[in-house]
Amino acid sequence: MNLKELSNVLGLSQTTISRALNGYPEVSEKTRHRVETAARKYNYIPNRGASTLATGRSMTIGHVLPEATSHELVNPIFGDFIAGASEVYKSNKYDMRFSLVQDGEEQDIYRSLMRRGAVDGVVLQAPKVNDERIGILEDIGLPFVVHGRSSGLNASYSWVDVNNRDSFRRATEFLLDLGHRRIGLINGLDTLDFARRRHLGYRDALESRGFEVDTVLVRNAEMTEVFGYHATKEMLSQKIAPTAIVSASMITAIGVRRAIQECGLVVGKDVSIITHDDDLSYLKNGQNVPIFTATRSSVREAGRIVAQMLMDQIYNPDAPITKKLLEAELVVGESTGPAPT
Amino acid sequence: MNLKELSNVLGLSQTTISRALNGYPEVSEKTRHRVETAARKYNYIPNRGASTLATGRSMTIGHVLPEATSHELVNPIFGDFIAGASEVYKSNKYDMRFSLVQDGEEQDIYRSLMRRGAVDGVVLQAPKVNDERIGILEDIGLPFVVHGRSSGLNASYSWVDVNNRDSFRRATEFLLDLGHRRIGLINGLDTLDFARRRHLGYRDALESRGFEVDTVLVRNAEMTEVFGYHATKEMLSQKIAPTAIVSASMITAIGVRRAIQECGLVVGKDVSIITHDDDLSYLKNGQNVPIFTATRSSVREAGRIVAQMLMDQIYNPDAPITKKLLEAELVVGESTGPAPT
DNA sequence: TACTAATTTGAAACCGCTTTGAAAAAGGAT
DNA sequence: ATCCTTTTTCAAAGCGGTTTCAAATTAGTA
Repeated sequence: MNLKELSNVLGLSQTTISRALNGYPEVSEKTRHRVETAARKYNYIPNRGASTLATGRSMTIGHVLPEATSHELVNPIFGDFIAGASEVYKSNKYDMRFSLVQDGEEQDIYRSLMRRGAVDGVVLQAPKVNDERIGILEDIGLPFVVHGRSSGLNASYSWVDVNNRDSFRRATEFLLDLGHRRIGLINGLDTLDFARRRHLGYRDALESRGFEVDTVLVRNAEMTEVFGYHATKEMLSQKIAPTAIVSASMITAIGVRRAIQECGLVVGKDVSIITHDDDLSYLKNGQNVPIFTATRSSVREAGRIVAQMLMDQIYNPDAPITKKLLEAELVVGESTGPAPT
Repeated sequence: MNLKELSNVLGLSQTTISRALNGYPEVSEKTRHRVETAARKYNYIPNRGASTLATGRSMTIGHVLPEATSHELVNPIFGDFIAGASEVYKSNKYDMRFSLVQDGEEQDIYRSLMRRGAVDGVVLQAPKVNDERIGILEDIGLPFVVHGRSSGLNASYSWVDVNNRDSFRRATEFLLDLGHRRIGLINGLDTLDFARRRHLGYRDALESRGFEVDTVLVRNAEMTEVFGYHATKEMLSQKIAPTAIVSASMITAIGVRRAIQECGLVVGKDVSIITHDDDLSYLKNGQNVPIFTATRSSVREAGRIVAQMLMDQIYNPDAPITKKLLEAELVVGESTGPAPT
């Protein structure tokens, strides 16, 4: 049943029906009620393509995520992030369109995803250092917000990011204060912007105390459990093993813990762990007492903020660019303790 | 730049341009080349809503996921599942549209998501026992494939599912063969169909050996790490504690392990663990030797199969309904051993 | 060269909705 | 009852593509 058919059935014009269903005031309540009843009865559902075409608004947001920052990994924070974002979309009657993109095919994907009218705005996730996608999006001229930032670009764009540098500086200082001197960093892929910033924070802390970064104690890879495990195993097998490890995600931290335990060492006593915690719904960092000492920042909340920022940008295209830096909270759990003597 | 403007620039009709760009044969190669060059030069991108309207095909698949099987949880397997699905979509030039749905608002979401023309098909995830969404989708008359099944419906619909009952029966038998007699089951929410089937498999194994299910040893909740931890803690504090635990996901199994270790017990010696393993990209079950003995089935592969099945159904609407039951593989790791005496 | 067949191109209808500008109906005041 | 407002309703023109059917061009043949 389409609009024309419904208008025949009701003996009303398409105009009136359209207005009645979209809440316009110039329709009498009696008519509106009659139309709504009939629409339900005949199961009339307006065609989306048609209204998009007519209004110019698609009521859709595009999300673009590199499928594989290197090859086959899906980001585990992804689910919670879009759950947060979609709360906001839903209350604005927006839907979301979603693309996994492989390295190198950005151009094509953006062209096809952004076929005019497909989306009203885009969220960019997992930005790399010097991320070329930002330039592409600016050229296309579509509203967009980045979850994270991209170092090395002088472009001005909207973003929401955690203060990664500062939180990793604080995390590292926390360990230094506990007397740790050899501190490992198990980080994400160093092409990713957040990993770069975290490394800087780690370095800041060490250097401000007069220590140097030992590159043997810094590892970059996709943040899997297995990576955390192997990196830790290797570090612990060195002549002078680290007494503490800073980890970039709960998932890797779990691998770190497994490696430590497998060496017969005790977490928080022989080796301390401090990790970033995205506060994932299925992987809470304990309940009352955190399992891991952590820098915590809810990625779900970040999703909400990004989405709201994008909605604002769509409703008010002339408003100035906004940026938001979230501070992570340092929560002390049971995975850290004084450096062993 | 739209089609009309481009046609003016080129001095060709819209018809010819449309044909040239969509690969129709009745256009000379010379013209096609001229059109393609100009399209690139003027950055012409066809409007999606318009082509959807004209062709009747949206080239979009809808994914609907209960945001909260109870309240706030995002499924951790979600990312890998859609990564698999989107591989298939991409090669078919399909996009995906995505909705998180809260309990009770199915009707509305489906009505709005499925506004005629919004999607050509739908994937239903995380079906419940007696899931009403299947009936709704059948009424709407849109192609759909279910990832999982829904017990209690006599409807015939396309689905792809793991043989949950059988794999949990085998897992439980494996433990029984090792001499375990008190075996706990830490399962997903019992409203979810897969959890129901897994419970049946667990029961099958026990009863076929003449044992009864002790309801104290069966827990259902959202599959978080914290749930695995608490459930295990509670079970281990009983007078006759279980010597083995069957877990429904890697994430809960990690919580189970944490609880066991915290009690000063050794996994695979004092208490065995066997878990289902969805083979998530960021949470591989070890590398060469599995960490956990597990029933393994790749959810990413399931995503591919579901998507392909849906594509087939869209291309060939009259083909008979297809169903596919995947068998999980039982991999033996280091988390199981003979029952302690 | 003339005529027919095959290849290219184009005009116009259509997809289903929104929205403008005009007309009809209803309500109020005198 | 008449005239002027205000409220409701409608016809028609887009929105930007695709596709049908006819026209124009080119190639092929006698």
